[in-house]
Amino acid sequence: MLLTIDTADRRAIYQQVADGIKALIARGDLAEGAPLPPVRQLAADLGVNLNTIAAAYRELQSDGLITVKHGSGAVVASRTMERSDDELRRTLRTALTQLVLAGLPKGRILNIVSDELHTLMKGTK
Amino acid sequence: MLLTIDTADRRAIYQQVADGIKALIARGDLAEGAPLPPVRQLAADLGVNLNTIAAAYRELQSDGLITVKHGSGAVVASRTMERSDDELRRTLRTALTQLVLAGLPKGRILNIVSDELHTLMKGTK
Amino acid sequence: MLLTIDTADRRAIYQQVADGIKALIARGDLAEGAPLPPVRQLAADLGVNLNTIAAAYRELQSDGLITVKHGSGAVVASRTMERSDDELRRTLRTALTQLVLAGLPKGRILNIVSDELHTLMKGTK
Amino acid sequence: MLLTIDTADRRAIYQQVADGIKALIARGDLAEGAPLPPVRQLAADLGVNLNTIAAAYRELQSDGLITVKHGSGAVVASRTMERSDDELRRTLRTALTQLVLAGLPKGRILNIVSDELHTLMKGTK
DNA sequence: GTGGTCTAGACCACG
DNA sequence: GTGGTCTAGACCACC
Repeated sequence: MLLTIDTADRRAIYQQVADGIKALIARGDLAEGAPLPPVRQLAADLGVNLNTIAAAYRELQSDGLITVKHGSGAVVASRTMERSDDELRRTLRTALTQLVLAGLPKGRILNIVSDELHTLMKGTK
Repeated sequence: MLLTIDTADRRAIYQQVADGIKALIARGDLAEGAPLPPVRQLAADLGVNLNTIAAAYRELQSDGLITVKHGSGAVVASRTMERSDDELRRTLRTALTQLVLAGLPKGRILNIVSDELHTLMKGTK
Repeated sequence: MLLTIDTADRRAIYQQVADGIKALIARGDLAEGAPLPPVRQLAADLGVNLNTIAAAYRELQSDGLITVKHGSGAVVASRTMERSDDELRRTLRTALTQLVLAGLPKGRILNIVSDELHTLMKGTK
Repeated sequence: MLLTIDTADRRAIYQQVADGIKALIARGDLAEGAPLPPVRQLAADLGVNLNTIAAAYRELQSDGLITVKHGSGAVVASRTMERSDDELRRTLRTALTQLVLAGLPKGRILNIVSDELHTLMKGTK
């Protein structure tokens, strides 16, 4: 699944998992209709509790990205997620502020953005 | 101070304050050596708990961006913050994933990045 | 059979099937003594797992609405189901709460109730 | 809080709690801005686990009925909840089917509906 | 086999 | 003092 959790990361574990899967969906590594790994299996693979993964799947479900069926499992439902323009701008601004304060020059930041965007959108068209 | 808190924002209040001040520092609106408002005053202005502002200042201090002296208040100590490349990339990727999943086309995303970056770096050179 | 399953429905599939058949019985579309489709056939028609239909029939049986004989299939046994007044009220209240919170005015709710009731009781006399 | 949980009820405990609070909100017993009891207190009052109540609050939050603030608590945010017409009709039909199959005559059902609706909407205008 | 619910209890984050 | 997260482990519901 190409997912890792990092204890140094300030985000909650379930959030890292949810964000990681969102990236996989954006990239198309998880296409619409693709099954997600069973909660228990992913929990075992990542060495975390079952409920932690369940929380991640719950977030993905409430974002409309996956559908979870009781006896079957979870599958990717959509590659689109609702977010207001305001929130998107705010999110981006907060992230960019980190890079600017880290001292990266504008050109370098644009390079990284371009690079990440390329990876994230490789499956978009 | 041009700081606002938004109850619709998913971030914690102290985080909104800290992030807001970071943006002000990045933009140069708060230059090196500039004094930050007293905790009590900012708390009153924003209508939040005093401890909330204290938590924000604590984060800024641990990031090395401000120094807090008892009695004389807080001042901007630096416009640079340590962050590993990994962490920066991760932060940016997580933010960009939101925009991509929201369905924004690449060109639009680059426009927003460029726009935000312009605002954030206006005081850099 | 006029039964459909809807993946957007929050209810479990077996529950949708059981509820759907209950509505057919209430309406008289399935009269007392009428045979239900064989489990295998209904499963095939709806494109769901055989056990799912079996679970639905099991609920109908435990409600006393059908009898299942090995070899001869299931038939409608009764058009009456035991339910305590408390439970009925609770069920109705929970449903009505949804409509009220959805912002429907009283008149509109009464119209829908009347409409649905008319359909459900058309075979009652 | 006028909330009770019933082990005979087929709904999950957290669902009973969520539904109960929804009814209180619809009735206006919990007005907009009113604080909900702390998770731990309600858990103790009802004799269930803290996480069970947290799950109920999470549902109310995702329905947009309450907002939960980290160090403060939960307050009623709105008395309106989004639901599609289809879903509302389906919900009502399923509930009414129970009453019809329980053998209640039309007049009696309308009486109960009217009664419940009166209670639920007492705080609407 | 799948996910869902619930418990008990610990620890952290927020205001 | 508030809610959030995480764990370990049990049992249930669904397909």
